[in-house]
Amino acid sequence: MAPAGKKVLIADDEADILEIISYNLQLHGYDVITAKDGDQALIKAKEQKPDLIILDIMMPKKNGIEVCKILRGQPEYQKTLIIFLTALNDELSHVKGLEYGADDFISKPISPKLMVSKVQSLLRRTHVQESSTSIEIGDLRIVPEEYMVYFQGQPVPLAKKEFELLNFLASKPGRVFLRSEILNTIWGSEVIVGDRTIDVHVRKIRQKLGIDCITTVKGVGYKFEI
Amino acid sequence: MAPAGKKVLIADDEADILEIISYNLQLHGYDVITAKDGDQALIKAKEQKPDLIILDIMMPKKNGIEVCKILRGQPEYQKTLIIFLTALNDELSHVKGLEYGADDFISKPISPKLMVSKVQSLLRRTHVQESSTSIEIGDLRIVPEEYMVYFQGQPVPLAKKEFELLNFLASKPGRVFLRSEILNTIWGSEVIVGDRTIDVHVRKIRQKLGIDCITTVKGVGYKFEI
DNA sequence: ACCATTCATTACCAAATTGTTAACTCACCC
DNA sequence: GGGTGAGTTAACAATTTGGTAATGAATGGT
Repeated sequence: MAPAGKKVLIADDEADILEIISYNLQLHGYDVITAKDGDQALIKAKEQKPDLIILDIMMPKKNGIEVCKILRGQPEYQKTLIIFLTALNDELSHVKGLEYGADDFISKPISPKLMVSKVQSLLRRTHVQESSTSIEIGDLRIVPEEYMVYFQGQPVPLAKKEFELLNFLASKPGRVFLRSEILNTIWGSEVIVGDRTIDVHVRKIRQKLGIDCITTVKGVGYKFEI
Repeated sequence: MAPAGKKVLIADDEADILEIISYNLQLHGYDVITAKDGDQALIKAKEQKPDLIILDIMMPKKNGIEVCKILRGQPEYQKTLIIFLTALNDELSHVKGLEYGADDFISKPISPKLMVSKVQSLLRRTHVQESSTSIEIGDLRIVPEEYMVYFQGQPVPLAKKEFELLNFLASKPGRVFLRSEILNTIWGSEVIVGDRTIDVHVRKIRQKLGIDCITTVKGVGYKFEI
């Protein structure tokens, strides 16, 4: 369930709240990390780089708003989603939270259902498809919106990774992409895959397209070329 | 950004809330009208015919639910989108709101981000429906006014969700819709449904239509294709 | 010509993703 | 109440995919 492996960090000093939230989020397939005070929250955020952070306003060491303020000050956390846990009718926290870019609020006492649905809808929103433009070179047409490639008008079904790889290489025809660039872009920096993986995917693309539009540059990488 | 010139009416007795919401919506290109009680909301709604109305439940003169009830009683407001502002966990208001056809709820304290995104997604949704006045592709005819699909002239009865899903996918044939896009559009952001739900509905559509006009794009989503 | 690298190719396996069926819940209607 | 159908969920089957290992071919330097 849910876009697999999304990490959620929860910071609260009350153990039972931590447990309730963890349990419910894990039930829905999220990767949950917990912290019991502000300092720990900051450390774990740095370590794990969660996609979403739930911060209790009232915490020892550093309160939720301070944590949020510190995180938002760093560029890598600009896009991280942050939800505050507030006491009911705590207008002041509400206002301060907004200043530092909270994405949502949840009031205690917590309804697990509401909680999960807020987490889900926030994480889902980031997934809206960017309007990417289609590429057309020679007989080849790459349409990201359709996840489809046409060669001489005929559709050629490619698998997800194959399509992403071709689309990436074709985004700058003629330019050589290093193997490391390809790995970082298509596979992401966290995933570790063997060296032959790119080769195999390149081969599959060549095979399915029937033409050799991907040129090997030995010792360097690959480039797209008609 | 937003579909130009969409009018939003906001009714709330708290001046600062009115201001926060107005400001954020105007920032996103919406035309904002405000009202500070129920009676004023009704008057301004009649004058300006907004596309979307945000109603606080607790207001002087007439409360949000009464306003909604009156509006929904008049044919010209059947399609107007209505969002309620509720106190958190106010289940009763939720239930009553639903009875009178609320399109969404927002709990106080308000997160401007969430607010804007809900307004956007609601207005976007109707935009899709408006533009899809009867789609005709190959042997297939999709008529939203009748909630009915015809295959080779023969009517094929689809359930509500099935129809909405098919209509949504067919609104842009060939384009792949992410599972998250589908969930946001057909199910809305507040609902929690499992991962297999979309699949099952797709299956039912395929089964009832007898043709495979919905193509699976593994790891991405679904697309409509003859 | 020989060797060391690097890449191509193939076949295969494990994991991820989706298809399918049946059962369950919840309104609604008679 | 009992029956019906829509919507959802759960469990399992089927399929696709991504990744790897093994082997062979090409390349480039000496």
